[in-house]
Amino acid sequence: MTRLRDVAERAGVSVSVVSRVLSEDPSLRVRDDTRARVLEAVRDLGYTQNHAGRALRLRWSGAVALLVPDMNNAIFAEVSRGVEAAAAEADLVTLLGRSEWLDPENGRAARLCQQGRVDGLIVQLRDEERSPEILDLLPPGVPAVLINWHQHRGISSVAVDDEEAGRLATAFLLELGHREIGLVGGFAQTSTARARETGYRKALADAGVTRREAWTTRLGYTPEAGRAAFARLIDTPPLPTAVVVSNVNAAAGVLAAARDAAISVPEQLSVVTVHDTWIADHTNPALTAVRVPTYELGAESARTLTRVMHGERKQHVLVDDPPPLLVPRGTHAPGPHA
Amino acid sequence: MTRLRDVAERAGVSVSVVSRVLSEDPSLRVRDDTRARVLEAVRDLGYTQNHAGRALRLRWSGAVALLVPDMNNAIFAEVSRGVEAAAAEADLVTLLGRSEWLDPENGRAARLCQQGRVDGLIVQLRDEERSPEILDLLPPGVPAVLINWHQHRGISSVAVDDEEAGRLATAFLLELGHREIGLVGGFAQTSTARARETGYRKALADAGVTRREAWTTRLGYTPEAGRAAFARLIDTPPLPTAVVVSNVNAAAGVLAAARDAAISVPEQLSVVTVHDTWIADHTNPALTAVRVPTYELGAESARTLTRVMHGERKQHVLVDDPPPLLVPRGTHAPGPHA
DNA sequence: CTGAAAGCGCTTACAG
DNA sequence: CTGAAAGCGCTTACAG
Repeated sequence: MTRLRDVAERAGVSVSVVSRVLSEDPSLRVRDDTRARVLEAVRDLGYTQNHAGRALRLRWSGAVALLVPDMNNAIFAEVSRGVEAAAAEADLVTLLGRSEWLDPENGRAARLCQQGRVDGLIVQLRDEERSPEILDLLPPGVPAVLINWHQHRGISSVAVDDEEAGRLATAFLLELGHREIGLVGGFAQTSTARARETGYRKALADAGVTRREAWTTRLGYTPEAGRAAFARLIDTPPLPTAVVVSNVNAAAGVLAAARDAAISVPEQLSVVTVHDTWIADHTNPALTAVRVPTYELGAESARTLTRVMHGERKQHVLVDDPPPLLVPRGTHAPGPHA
Repeated sequence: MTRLRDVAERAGVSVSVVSRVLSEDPSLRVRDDTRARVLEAVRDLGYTQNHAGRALRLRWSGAVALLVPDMNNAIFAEVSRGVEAAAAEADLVTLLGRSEWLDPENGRAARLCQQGRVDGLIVQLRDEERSPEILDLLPPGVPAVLINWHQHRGISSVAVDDEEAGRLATAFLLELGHREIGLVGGFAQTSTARARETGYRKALADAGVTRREAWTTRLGYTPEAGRAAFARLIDTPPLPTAVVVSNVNAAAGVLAAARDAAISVPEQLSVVTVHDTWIADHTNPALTAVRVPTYELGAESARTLTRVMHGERKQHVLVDDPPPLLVPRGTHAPGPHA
């Protein structure tokens, strides 16, 4: 490996000059031919800065960690693409980690920060997590941003417009002539589940339609949760004519359970889901979905984190560009009041 | 942040002792009470080693980069879980990157290595990649392992038993009474596509069934490729009674195209795919699939990389535990020769 | 059994 | 316009 010193020797200058030329220090005055000699030596030797030396001196790692419950989930995979791209834009490298690293019994997240391996954290909590309080266990002063969470006091957060997504899905079904509309929701303690449910309720209220509590379930965002939610609906007749599902993975479960129960979608039950991952286009029938800007959510979370790392105070960002968009496919049909 | 020096002062010893106690240097003799004092000081101060200092001194970063074409693909997501877990086991942190970083125009992968930010690379090439030659552009001596590739000369590789997966899928259809069996394959230049096709051909040959070239397509591993492959099949009648699909994402495309063409699966066409990601369980009908150990592939690639980093010479690993397993679901039916 | 010292590669006041 | 020197936090021969 070639060091700064090797470059300096070849160019016949001191290491200070080389370092300053390379960092493009604006306060630096050098003769043009000196600078040229330095650059030439850098090129000839194929010099690259050693990261550890730089990090040690600058007390900064140039890395952030992205903590997700499960990369094997199209939503988080999409978020991670956005994080990675925006982080790279800011010359930050992204470390891949799991939400469980935050657990005190695990401690990996705290260690990573204390060791100075990462300068900040982007966190997606597991849905079954009690609450964002888990972040209070990190060493104080660690820059962190929570994604898919709205407005938690101590910490920055970035989320999409989940309320609007819930509202849009519901309004679409109302316009189609449905009035008996259920909600297959996420866990009540998660911020996104509450927001999507609020949107659903508001849309019903705006249309003067009364909500039936038995048609609302809050079992989570997995295919299994979707199956369980469907089972519960079918156990407490009458069945609604349509459901809003808060998550596309759960929606896939609803579809599978409906098929098993010989309830045909969309003839007997319309389904509109939040989140338009590619799975939505590959169920049968293909899912009518509300697309939310997942990639942008990831990108914005990385940008927010860099701001926090640069000392800006905590902030709550709502990513609403592009806004939630209804993508009609095959799981909706006109309702009885059309 | 507390430094080694702070611990040393509090314990009333020199930094050397603290460092050696912490690294559990076996050649070290210390009095038990000295060691106890050191450990107590570490605990009291909440000391953690600074990573940059350590990395600079040891000339080692403790990180590996995983380069994949697209995290938004259940197969790579599963692989990444395995990589991350096995890397963590070896006290290595995993950096998330994209295969395009290898491109000379991009250069990020080379830079990461030269900077000493990562000690090695785990690479999944894009399918449209010309060949593994792209790795020759890395700085010489960079430890790297190619995943989902069999036996490339210059570089270590780890793969699953793709030939057996192809054979198993085909044999299953033959036993069901099919003899007109097509192959929806991957690009011919990829190692996995060739291996799966070899397995398919051998199974046919073993059963004394003649292969029809028009029933073999090699368009890739995406849903779009699956759709295109199906279109081609239907354009050149007769249709086979069954197809082996080399990839689950392509299989989802085949199913969607069959639906659009009103060809019913499995009544008119049986489909068996390689790769059992969760999507296989959520198409309609659910896909009969050959499960290959994707997570283990990731884990083994991290282990192989650590071996290479420790100086072992290049190796080609076949991950065959657990072996490919046929998971029967809803896309197969008895064939005309049953 | 323990400590003083060199050095990993870098940046940045400071001096000239 | 350029250089000598200190120091970021660590490990490890070497000395005693």
